[in-house]
Amino acid sequence: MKKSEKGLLEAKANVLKALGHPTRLWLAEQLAGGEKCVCELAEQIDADFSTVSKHLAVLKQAGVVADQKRGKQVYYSLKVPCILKYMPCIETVVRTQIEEQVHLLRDDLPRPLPPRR
Amino acid sequence: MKKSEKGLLEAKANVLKALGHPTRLWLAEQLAGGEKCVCELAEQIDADFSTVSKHLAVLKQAGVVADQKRGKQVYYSLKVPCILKYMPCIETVVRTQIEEQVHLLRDDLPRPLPPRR
DNA sequence: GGGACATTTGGTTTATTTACCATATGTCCC
DNA sequence: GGGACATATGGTAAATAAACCAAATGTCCC
Repeated sequence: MKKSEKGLLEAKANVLKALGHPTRLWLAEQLAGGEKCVCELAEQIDADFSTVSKHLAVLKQAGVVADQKRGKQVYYSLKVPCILKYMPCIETVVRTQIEEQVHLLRDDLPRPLPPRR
Repeated sequence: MKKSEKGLLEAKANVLKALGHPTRLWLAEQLAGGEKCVCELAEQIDADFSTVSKHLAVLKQAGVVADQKRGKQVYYSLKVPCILKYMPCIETVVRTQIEEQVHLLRDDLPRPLPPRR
């Protein structure tokens, strides 16, 4: 593999990794409806203020969100909204996975005997 | 947030996290062209055999790939190919990010003086 | 059964990530 | 300048992930 390809691969993985945390994914989804300040985001979620700030910093470093300071507040917004268009596909993955696990349960586990007549 | 929403969020983040590692993303991309055995994948990349196997296990656990044993070999394939359709968007994120950094360099760093006449 | 091969699993060490707390920075308004 | 507010940053402990090696498993063929 060429060095440039490797670099691109790492950069792409970095974006996916940034989204690969429940809190950060939630933050990104919140921003789908338009920019929000840190305060709005932090108060909706059960986490320390500084934790939210750090998660936003991770998203920013990955290029997923942009920040803009206005007055006392900092507003974050999605920089490349197409990112969320992907979610239905991710949900398909999740759904498929869950269905398979259900099948596993159904097929492999001993079930109670049917009632005797 | 409801418990079910939280669970879905975690599952989605888990899928993204699985793809958020250069080696695993590379593996997924390799499988875009159809199933491959572990040996084919491992020999192309500079990593221990067992490392590749473990990365594939992560992808499998997340529901991204499926495995099928045939003879001595295990073949992996993409379970939900739409996942890779997302890459152009991710690349946009990366490209945008790099461009901004270039601008930063251009605007903020001292440049050599123009040649004197 | 035994040997060769493909893959997985277990164990260990090291690096990275996370959450929380305390403290710093920057902005507004008096 | 000083106080109140919004956010970021630094430090630290605990949890998680990564790579590598060695050993186990499963399959084929003799």
